[in-house]
Amino acid sequence: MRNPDELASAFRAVGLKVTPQRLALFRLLHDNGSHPSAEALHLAASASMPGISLRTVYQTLSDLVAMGELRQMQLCAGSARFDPNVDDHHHLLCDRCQSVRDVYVDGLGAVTVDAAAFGGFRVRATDLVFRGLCAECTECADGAADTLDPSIRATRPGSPHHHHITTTKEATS
Amino acid sequence: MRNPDELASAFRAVGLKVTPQRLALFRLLHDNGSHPSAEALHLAASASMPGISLRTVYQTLSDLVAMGELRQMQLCAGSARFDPNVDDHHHLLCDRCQSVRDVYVDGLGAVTVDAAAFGGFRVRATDLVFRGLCAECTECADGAADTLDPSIRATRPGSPHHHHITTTKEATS
DNA sequence: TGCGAACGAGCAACTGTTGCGAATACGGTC
DNA sequence: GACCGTATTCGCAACAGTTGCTCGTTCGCA
Repeated sequence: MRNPDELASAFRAVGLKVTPQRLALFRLLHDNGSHPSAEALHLAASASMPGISLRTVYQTLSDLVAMGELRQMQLCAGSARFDPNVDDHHHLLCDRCQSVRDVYVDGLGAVTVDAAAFGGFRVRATDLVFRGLCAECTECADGAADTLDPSIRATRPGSPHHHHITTTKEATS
Repeated sequence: MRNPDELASAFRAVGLKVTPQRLALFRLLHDNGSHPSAEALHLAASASMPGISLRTVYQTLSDLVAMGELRQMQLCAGSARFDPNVDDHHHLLCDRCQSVRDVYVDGLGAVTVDAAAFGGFRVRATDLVFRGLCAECTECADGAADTLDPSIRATRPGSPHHHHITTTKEATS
């Protein structure tokens, strides 16, 4: 998403007002790669903006999403996560600590075309989520990978092939 | 997932009991391609099992998921959806009516990965969701495809059309 | 500086899900 | 077929995340 100043202008341009609360959130979100929940943002915002209401956080996030400056996603049960990176990218989700990382995946194009062929379904967006254990959790769990309850089981990882994948972020959010 | 009889045996084998409520749910889930929510299943179950508790539905679904007979997923805000098809497959999600269809995607191997490329992230599962408009909704929306506001509100009930989702299922669930 | 519209805070309401406890039913055994 | 121990059902309360509502406040254009 754009920087706080640009967002302020954008807000005014649509008739939305720019308040200290909103500015605080703009700043917190700018270049934030942690995919925070509303609650997490509220907590963080409370530092610079004591007394800010959770309600206000939800409101502002909702505005940002509506303006296309923020991406909202429901990666798992529980709270929604927000991603200021609105580029075309995908996610790594840790089953243990719920951390999320952006990942840039090439080669989905062919897959998308194929899927579009399915019974007239018109694909608007393609979400790809890799679930597993992040590096930190892999260390901690250390050989005890099965302490992790496979409660919400998803697709088994197919045959491991490798191709163009970048975890680095070439574009600014 | 396996058929009701097999599930009954499987349940007994782990020390779980087989009750009429559970059997009703086994039957409802078997070969069910509609990716129902707990609530939807409760509603359906109430037909053959009047008075069945929503609590029991959740309990049984949870057992099935733990046993790997059922897949639970959080495709969007709102309730979890359950998929008796535990094969390796992916999903088409209609943004408008929230219907879900299974889709078998080839060529994902080209995208699936070994841990190294993810900086130590160990991939356990790969979830691919195509979001867009199903054939029925494309028809209904007809040219007015943009009546669908691409905004936030992931799960506004709106007025979902209730069409039957015929699962393209080449494999046994 | 003034005014009207937009906003923020706080709380209630709402949805989806889970915890708890008492009564009940399954199912192995006699 | 009856018995008994234990899992199960059910209803309700509790809980988390999110949204609706309302009133006093603030922004921002003039």
